[in-house]
Amino acid sequence: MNTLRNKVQLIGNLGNDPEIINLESGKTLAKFNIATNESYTNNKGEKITDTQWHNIIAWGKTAQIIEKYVTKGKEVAIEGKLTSRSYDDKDGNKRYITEIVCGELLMLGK
Amino acid sequence: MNTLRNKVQLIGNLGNDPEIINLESGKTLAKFNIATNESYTNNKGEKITDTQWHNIIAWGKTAQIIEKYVTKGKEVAIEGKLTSRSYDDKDGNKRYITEIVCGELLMLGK
Amino acid sequence: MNTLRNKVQLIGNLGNDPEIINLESGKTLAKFNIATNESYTNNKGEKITDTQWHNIIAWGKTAQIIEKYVTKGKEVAIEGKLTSRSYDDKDGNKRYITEIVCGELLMLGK
Amino acid sequence: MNTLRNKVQLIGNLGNDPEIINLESGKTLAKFNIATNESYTNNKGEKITDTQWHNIIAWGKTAQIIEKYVTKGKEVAIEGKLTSRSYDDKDGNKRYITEIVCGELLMLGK
DNA sequence: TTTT
DNA sequence: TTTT
Repeated sequence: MNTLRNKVQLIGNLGNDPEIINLESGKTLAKFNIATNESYTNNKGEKITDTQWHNIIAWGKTAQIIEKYVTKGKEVAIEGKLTSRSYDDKDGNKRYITEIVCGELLMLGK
Repeated sequence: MNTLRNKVQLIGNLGNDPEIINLESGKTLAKFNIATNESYTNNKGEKITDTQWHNIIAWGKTAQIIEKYVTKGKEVAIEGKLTSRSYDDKDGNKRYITEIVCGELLMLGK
Repeated sequence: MNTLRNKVQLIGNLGNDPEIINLESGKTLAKFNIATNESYTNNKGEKITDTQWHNIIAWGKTAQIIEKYVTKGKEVAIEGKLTSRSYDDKDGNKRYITEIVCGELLMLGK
Repeated sequence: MNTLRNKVQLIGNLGNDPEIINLESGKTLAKFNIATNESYTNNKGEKITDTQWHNIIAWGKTAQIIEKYVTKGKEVAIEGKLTSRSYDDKDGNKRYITEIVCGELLMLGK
């Protein structure tokens, strides 16, 4: 995966166990989300924690590594590409979703 | 801006002139979007171009540099953080938007 | 520190306790090294571990955080700039050294 | 090339035409260097330009793209790994060299 | 809505 | 040795 033009790097913890989907085509897809936490002190001297949640998907070999080793709560570093797509929900409304297609994953913290 | 846990890097072209908003607080906000283009040959031998559009916002000093130097069509490299937030649209529906808060920007290609 | 043109990112373990130098100017300097380990299987089916050692220096606030929290063996993520400089050794020979000037550091693995 | 633990990203200009070496093994090797320029105003109000030179090598497919398209003076973005190795010079002295093994390259600025 |  |  060439990510020189479009690269996302996250270090955070999984919010759920990965969902593994074996497609009819024989491909494996993994889906999970990651929280990135940032702490800072605002201008009133209060300590603020800002948590961002990110939707991650992975294909093929990366998905298989995720299936084997990655579980809820684990700290990981991931790298991938930022993608957006639209779909129609069950009421026929157009919905947009942003996902990170993960090309590399690293387990942290032993 | 500390981006070790949450970092986005994009190299692409602006799709519009930046919108500059001078807030009552005295802060400056810049908004624009960037296309990242990826070309590849699919398994039928067809050449495919996949274009992703990204919403960018920048604050303060970065916004002022953007106001001065950055215009529609320019190629730039940016670095920032991936953020999502929700808002209520005019029909009262909850909407979600993903934006990149840009902390660094580099003009490319003269 | 603007690193859009010159950026190094390492995730690895410290090989030594940081050396802290308080300069006459009042500035603090921290020096240490980091090992990055990569494992792979070569074309003879042998498992190879390649370890690279990197010289890291940090200034000011980053150096003070290092002094407080970072010790030998810890796993860290760092970001900085790649720099090279020459100096004359005690025999009068010109020597070259490559260092990473660390601008951000993150403790990993709890 | 997995670069999550050891990643260098540079945006700069080539100082020379790439040297292309076709090894007996059939592999292609490309060697060149890149300047990264940083301008800033020091605390005496003087404008300083700091130029860092980086040794780049690339193998295989990346080397072939470099051979075809990349020449002295061009602006490129590259990503790779930071490596150091030693060798004995013609006087029998141990010398150290730091190189970036380039895994991805992008031509910038048309 | 950009660019090559 | 590049470039702006």
